[in-house]
Amino acid sequence: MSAAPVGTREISRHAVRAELARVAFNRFCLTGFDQVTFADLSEAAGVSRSTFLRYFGTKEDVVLFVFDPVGGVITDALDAERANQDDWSRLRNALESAVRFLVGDVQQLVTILGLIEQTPALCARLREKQAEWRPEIVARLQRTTSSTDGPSVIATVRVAAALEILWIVLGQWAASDGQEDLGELLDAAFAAFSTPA
Amino acid sequence: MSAAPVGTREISRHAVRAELARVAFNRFCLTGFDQVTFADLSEAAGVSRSTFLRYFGTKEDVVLFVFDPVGGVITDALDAERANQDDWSRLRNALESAVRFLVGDVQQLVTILGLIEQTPALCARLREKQAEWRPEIVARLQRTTSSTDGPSVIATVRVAAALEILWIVLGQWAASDGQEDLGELLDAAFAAFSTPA
DNA sequence: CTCGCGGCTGACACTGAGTGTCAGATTAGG
DNA sequence: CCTAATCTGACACTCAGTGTCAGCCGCGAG
Repeated sequence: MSAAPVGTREISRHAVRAELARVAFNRFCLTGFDQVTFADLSEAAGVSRSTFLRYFGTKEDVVLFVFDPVGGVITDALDAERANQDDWSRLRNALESAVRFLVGDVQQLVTILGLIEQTPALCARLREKQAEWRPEIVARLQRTTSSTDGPSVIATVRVAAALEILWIVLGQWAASDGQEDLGELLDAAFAAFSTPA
Repeated sequence: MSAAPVGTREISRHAVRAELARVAFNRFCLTGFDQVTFADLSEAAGVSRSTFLRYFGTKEDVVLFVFDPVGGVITDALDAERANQDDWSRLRNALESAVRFLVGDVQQLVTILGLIEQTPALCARLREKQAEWRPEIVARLQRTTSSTDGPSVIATVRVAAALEILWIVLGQWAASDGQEDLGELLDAAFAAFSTPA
């Protein structure tokens, strides 16, 4: 899932990254994403602008890098499942793995989702990440069901729909301050494909 | 659908905009979207950088403004339909209206889609537009079916899925140089929700 | 015809994101 | 302890996007 962080250097880098993100996140919530500049962030974190930019290529990544492992979580979950289920069940369970991974600190996630929702640039970048995950997820979904002749439109559509559900459900959940049960929300969302109406 | 262009000023502005976009589009296809600057575009079009920027707020809009009416087309189509159909049929037909609107010049659309596909910034911005359309589409879909207590998760998921289908189908169609039949492609995509597997 | 008025244009200045370079400090590892 | 790789801050640069300002052009009123 994550690359082996066996080097001293890697550990240090990872820790610094986390600290910079923590400081920056407070600023974003306080002032608003667009109003904060890299100069502000680097000053607040006590490093130079150059250094800050070296840890995060873009301002969006300062917030969204926490979602990077989600693609891997989903593909791994798809592989680990019993293959004798239908596509929708497998996708639903894979998404449940994803939300379980994300819900470490409930309050933290709610805040991040709120910040994302009210910042178009963050929404856009998040959707971009999602689009990067899609081909691999489609491949894993198909590997066990049908066969090997390129991604089928059916599978692509199902994966795209499932990923849409992920954000819709997370948005709904964040709107309730993390009160609602994510499993039930997933079920309610997937009902869109089984209810006749 | 489109605002009344009754002023001579509006007509002029619209025409200039189209011409600027035409010139710019050639540059993008020739050199690549990211490699072309506003300075290049304005020089090629024979206007100042300031003027060019006044016609298009962002570089992405130079390419994507042609998609602006699509949201309206979809909502209008949804309204115009007989309401005694199921959600999927209504969405499928609305999407067919959208693609009929887009397929004016086949070669033009194929080229644009190719440019978008290989330019992450354009993909991102297009998805942003799509997200703007969604709430209104959800409202129109629900107005006739169920009732009035806020957007249901079911409807939201279905609309999101349908919009995903739009781009998946257009991508597929562009990959075949506009040979495949868009109606059949839509049917094949929507089959993802009716096929049991 | 001409005068003024509103909008369009180009020139310019400015902020901020993101890239690249370079010299010096730091640290890993032999 | 020594060396080589890496990290850091400082700086310069390009380009997107915003805002301002003065001049121009067309258009209607007098």
